[in-house]
Amino acid sequence: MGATKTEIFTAQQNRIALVAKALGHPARIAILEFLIKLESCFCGDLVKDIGLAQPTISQHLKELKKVGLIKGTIEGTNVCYCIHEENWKEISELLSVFLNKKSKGTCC
Amino acid sequence: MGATKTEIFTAQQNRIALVAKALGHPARIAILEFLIKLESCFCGDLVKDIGLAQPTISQHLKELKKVGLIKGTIEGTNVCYCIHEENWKEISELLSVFLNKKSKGTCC
DNA sequence: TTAGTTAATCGTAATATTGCAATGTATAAA
DNA sequence: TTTATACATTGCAATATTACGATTAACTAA
Repeated sequence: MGATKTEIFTAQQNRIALVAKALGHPARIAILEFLIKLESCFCGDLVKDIGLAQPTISQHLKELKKVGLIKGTIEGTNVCYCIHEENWKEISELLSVFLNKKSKGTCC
Repeated sequence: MGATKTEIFTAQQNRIALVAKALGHPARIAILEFLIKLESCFCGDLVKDIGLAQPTISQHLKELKKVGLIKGTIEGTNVCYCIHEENWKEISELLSVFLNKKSKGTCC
């Protein structure tokens, strides 16, 4: 097959997995860190900073936008990418809740 | 290509991405939630609970073990899988630090 | 208009992931 | 020993991801 069987999982499980998947590539982590530091929000600067080809960065930006972690605003010929603050907070919360679920103890 | 260019990223970025990637599948989220609730830690019970074939579950368990989120102990014919408490704490911390990095403000 | 700049999209190759049937391995029970 | 049970491994098909060259679209400046 190769396709994930999303139907058999809960909406929450699918959502967490989707977000985690978006964070599951070092280039996307690097992009987010760059945008957090706010060194620049232009795609061109990201291409220079990260060292992947422009279409590749563009693709990663698209992924991040799809799950809502960032937003992009057209500014003349440039596109300004920024962290989507509200969504980031919500996603951060979603993952934190999952990560802080306490195990009832170990059996091994 | 199709292979991630890990060389151009920092060890931290790669580590975060690897962990996130392991969390990037609903079956693996479901497995972890099951183990956290500790309804059972046997592979066979996971197969029944989740609804994927036994080899598929086994593969997901292997992934989770590889990044250190769980550990498995052989107990007779069964294998007992558990959350790896120390690693879980460390990973949780790693992601939390990343998620709580505050943006210096938005420009768009 | 023309030329230059920025970034998205298309097309494609290389590689990775997901899922499962079949099979293998190890322990336990008869 | 034989049989059953639990799980790992292998091998394979379907699909997804990663990366980039070439091209396109949209705006700006001359």
